[in-house]
Amino acid sequence: MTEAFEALAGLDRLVHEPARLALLTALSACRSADFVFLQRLTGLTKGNLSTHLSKLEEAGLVEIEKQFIGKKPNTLVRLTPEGRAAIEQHWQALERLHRDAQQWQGVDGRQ
Amino acid sequence: MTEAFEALAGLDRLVHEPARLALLTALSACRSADFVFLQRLTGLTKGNLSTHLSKLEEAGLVEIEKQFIGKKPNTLVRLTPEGRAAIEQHWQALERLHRDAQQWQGVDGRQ
DNA sequence: TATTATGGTTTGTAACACAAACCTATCTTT
DNA sequence: AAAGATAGGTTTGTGTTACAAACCATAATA
Repeated sequence: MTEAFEALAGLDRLVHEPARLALLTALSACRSADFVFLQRLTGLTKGNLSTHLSKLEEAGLVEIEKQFIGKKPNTLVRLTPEGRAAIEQHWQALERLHRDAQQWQGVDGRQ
Repeated sequence: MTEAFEALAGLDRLVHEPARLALLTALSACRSADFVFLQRLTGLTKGNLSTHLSKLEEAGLVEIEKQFIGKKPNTLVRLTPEGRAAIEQHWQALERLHRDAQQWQGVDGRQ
């Protein structure tokens, strides 16, 4: 019953941080997405989107591919298999915590 | 469709932080809980539990009542109405994001 | 009377999230 | 052709903060 709470208290901040949770969740439903699309989706500034993506790339959770489309630079982002596993597990941990707590109604926690 | 993502990117860090999310979620299912109980539940150190609780108290999300039981000090923690609202809304925002993303399978986000 | 345990709080520091500044290339206007 | 403006990003500066470790007070125990 309580393992879910310990697990949560130790959640991976890299994934849990709001902006990155939004990014990874969006990417988990897309084949791929580009920089501008992600910026509009999340409302992040370019600067912060850039650093969040770099961090996810360093951690091996996303792949970033830079190309030109016509004369414009274009940054394409895709989840890696590890990234997909990480975001799925994260949501499972969150759901488990929430579900476990529900079943608890009225407990009095003293000791 | 995308509002949930913008909302998520702007989630309240005070509530979202893993340890505090666990604490608030636990408290939302308990009448009340004491320091030692919460420490065992979350696996946090005393020091960090103490500072997280202080932060939640300052923000008005929990009430803290210090008393003695026999000869031992005892710190009792309870969610305030605002705290209850905050954690419920937070879970709703998370669930909404997750649900919205699911419906999206296969979209190709470029532009 | 040390020493250990219990129940906490305070402090020092390294990480980090954001805003703002910057960069490079291409259109557009004058 | 020079000067903005726009697009698509990256780098930097700084205040916040989460954690570990040190600390404190009291009460049992050896």
